[in-house]
Amino acid sequence: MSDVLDRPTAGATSTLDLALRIVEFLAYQSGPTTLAAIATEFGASKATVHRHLRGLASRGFVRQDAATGRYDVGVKLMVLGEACRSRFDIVTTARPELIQLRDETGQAVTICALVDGDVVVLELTQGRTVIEFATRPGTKLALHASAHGKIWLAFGPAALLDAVRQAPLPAWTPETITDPQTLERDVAKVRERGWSTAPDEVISGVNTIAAPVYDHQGRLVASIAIVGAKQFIPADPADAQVEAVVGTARRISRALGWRE
Amino acid sequence: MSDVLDRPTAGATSTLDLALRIVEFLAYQSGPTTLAAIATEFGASKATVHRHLRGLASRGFVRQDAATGRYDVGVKLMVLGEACRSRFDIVTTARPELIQLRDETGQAVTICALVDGDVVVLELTQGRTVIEFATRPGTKLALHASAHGKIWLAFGPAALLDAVRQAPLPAWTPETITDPQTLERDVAKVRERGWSTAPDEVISGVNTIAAPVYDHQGRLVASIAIVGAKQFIPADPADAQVEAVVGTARRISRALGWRE
DNA sequence: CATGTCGTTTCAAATAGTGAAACGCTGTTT
DNA sequence: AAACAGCGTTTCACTATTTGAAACGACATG
Repeated sequence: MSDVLDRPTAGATSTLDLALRIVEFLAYQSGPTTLAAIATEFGASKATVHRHLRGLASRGFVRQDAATGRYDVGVKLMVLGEACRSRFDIVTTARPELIQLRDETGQAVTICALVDGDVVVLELTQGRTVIEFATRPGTKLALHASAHGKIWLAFGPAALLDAVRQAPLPAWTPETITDPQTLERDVAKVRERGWSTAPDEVISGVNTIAAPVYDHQGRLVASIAIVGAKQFIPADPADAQVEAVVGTARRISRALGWRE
Repeated sequence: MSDVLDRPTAGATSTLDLALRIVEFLAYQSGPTTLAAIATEFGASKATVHRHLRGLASRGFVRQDAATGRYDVGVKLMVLGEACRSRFDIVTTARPELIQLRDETGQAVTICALVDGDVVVLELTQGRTVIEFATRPGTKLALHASAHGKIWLAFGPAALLDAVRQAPLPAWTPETITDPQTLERDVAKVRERGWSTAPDEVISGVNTIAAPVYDHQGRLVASIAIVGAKQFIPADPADAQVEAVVGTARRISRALGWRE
């Protein structure tokens, strides 16, 4: 899923914005990337990209592979990410509750937030069975195709649903909802019952149960979920599993100052 | 320790460079910071800082506290840091060995790298006793006052030792080496025996034993260390402890393709 | 009420950034 | 071996962006 979204942003300077998008693009590549490919991706000249890469490299955000000349993300992102990790209430406040949810259900537990228009995995607590894809921290999840995404469509800013309405809904698996009206009905159901599920929609054979986390002002600030194979989390989930997720989400919300 | 180093960097554009330094500065603050304080810190105008903050905020690298108007680091750093974590061989390759070292010695274990001129903690494996300060990932360590720093002075680029020679050596504790000639002798000793120690130099009552990690080209790419109270790691460390650290560093180096 | 400091905005002036084009290098193809 | 393609790097005339002094309204403080 490419994130090279050249969308206009209020007050952003084009020079800085391009540089930030370049470093983010590199962070999501699987290996070093040629400067020419970066230039093509962003529709910028090689000279401009080269200048940005030098600037980013001088501060450690980017590095150049000496053998191939290709560019890669630098360690500074990881370092700064660690340096500021404790600054995010959601993650530190939620962690004990998420570990308890994992212990109670045995499934992998994830917490997501809306970051720059995307629903992103902030932290993963591994379950008995290891699920890597789509749960690794940093991963962006499709709004229409994931349980987390549906929570955000149901309880998040209205602009999210508006944006999804206007875009095609790509299929990740044969079960992914791609019809806008089916998605609207599903989102309405999520809103009604307070939790979401997405059996087979991201990965075949895998299901997720997600619930919303609110802050002291009643705003959706995160979503949490258990993730596991369908044999452990059936398409029609057990009440106990749903209650475990919803209950944990409520406790985290209360810890953040939320009042029902 | 302020890192607002306005040092000239080859090929860096000043606009981008200032913005990167601002986000890094925010990452190391303990809470939201006023725009005016940021402007003062970097000697830039409030209008310029405002523009950069808006640009950084539009991509999630910075956020503004709605109640106070102050600026804080955004979750995007943490997210991207996680997204690219697996891309750093050193950390993933070293992890099993570091866990084993921790199990063998019982002490906290850290791995550091040189990032943008600083020795920075990349990862921490907690020991039996918890030591937080100066070992949290993202923390920058003084070259002259830490065991990790001395490894880099002894085995890293000569420019590091040159830079330290030209700067005053601030004292962190009464035991910190502040005399340049004493430091040179200490670094020479580190080079000779292949490991370093720094009892009481960073924190009183705490000691560290560090050793170098080389890559397939024989370059220093990281340093690893055990950290603990002096009652567990005496100023004159036990041979077994030294051998455990040095041995682990060698195994990690070999895993990275190093040949003695 | 006066004062100080904040974040935000404006816009003339200044400066930085842009990108077409060229270059040398390297790997691939013929 | 020669030709070709694509790479990263550099140049510099031109363009566009960025800069920052100044002003503003909001808010906290004395």
